[in-house]
Amino acid sequence: MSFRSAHYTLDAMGIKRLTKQRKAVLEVVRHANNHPDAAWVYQRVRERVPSISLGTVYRTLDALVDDGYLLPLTHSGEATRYEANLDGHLHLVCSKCGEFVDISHPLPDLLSGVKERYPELDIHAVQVEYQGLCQGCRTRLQS
Amino acid sequence: MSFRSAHYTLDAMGIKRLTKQRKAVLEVVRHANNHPDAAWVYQRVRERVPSISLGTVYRTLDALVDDGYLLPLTHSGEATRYEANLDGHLHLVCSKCGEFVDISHPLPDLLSGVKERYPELDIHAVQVEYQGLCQGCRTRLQS
DNA sequence: GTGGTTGCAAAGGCTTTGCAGGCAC
DNA sequence: GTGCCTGCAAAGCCTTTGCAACCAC
Repeated sequence: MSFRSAHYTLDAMGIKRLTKQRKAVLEVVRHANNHPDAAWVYQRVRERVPSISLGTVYRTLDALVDDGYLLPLTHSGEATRYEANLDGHLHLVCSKCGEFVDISHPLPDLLSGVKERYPELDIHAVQVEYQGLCQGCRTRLQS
Repeated sequence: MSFRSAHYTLDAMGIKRLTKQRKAVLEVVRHANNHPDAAWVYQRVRERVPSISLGTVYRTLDALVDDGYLLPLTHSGEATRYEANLDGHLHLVCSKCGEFVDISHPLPDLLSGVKERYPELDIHAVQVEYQGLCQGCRTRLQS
């Protein structure tokens, strides 16, 4: 599932009017299994709605982030990518090519201890990011 | 300490020539206890070397990142900040104001399990980032 | 003297924004 | 009909880069 619940509804996303542009952006992001950036989404959406503008894509993605349906992934000097799979927040960021590789691994509870120690903060979530080399870059550097 | 070792030397940082510009950037970053971005470093360095350019600041910071003396912190739509304290990599990123708050808390071993499970990756490090509200924004939103 | 480094300014890339027209409701 | 949404284009911002002059070694 791309979204929080299997029963999400398009119009429950803080979006007032359900235009064909937004429908298309939502569908594209929902079915993306990579970590697309705005330009990638834009390209894909144009196959359906050729007249859509990049600005509209950005506005829609921003709305989805604000409402918690997408997680923005930022990396030094690169375009923001969007993560639609909110179930597990584990990534390897390749220090060579910048790719985000999904990692699925059970994590210990990282929240409650910190919450107890920092009661003055309002901690919502925790994100874990691994740094290293993806498989491609690793073998490329070894050969 | 800002750097890996108390005995680091300036000329051991992959920097060939130790100019006054680089000395100044290194000193400013070393003594910064916030998470400064390039513009902040630039301002501070100009107090010492008024003729320095922003480009030189960026180049020096990039070199420090490449050599592992600084960790870049990126956040959607904001300038890259630099972390000089490499001992613990824990932050809270405030979802309201974007501030990076340092958190010190012992972490369980998050590396070995994932390394075992993904032998095809070359994992160097792991970074943990908390998301929520900093103290200031929390009280501001409650009042 | 040599070649790494600087300052300057321009360019680059990503993202946001103002506005008039359009369309979902 | 109302007001949110769109497309367009320009602007904004952060960052990188080309180049001639400079200076640490």
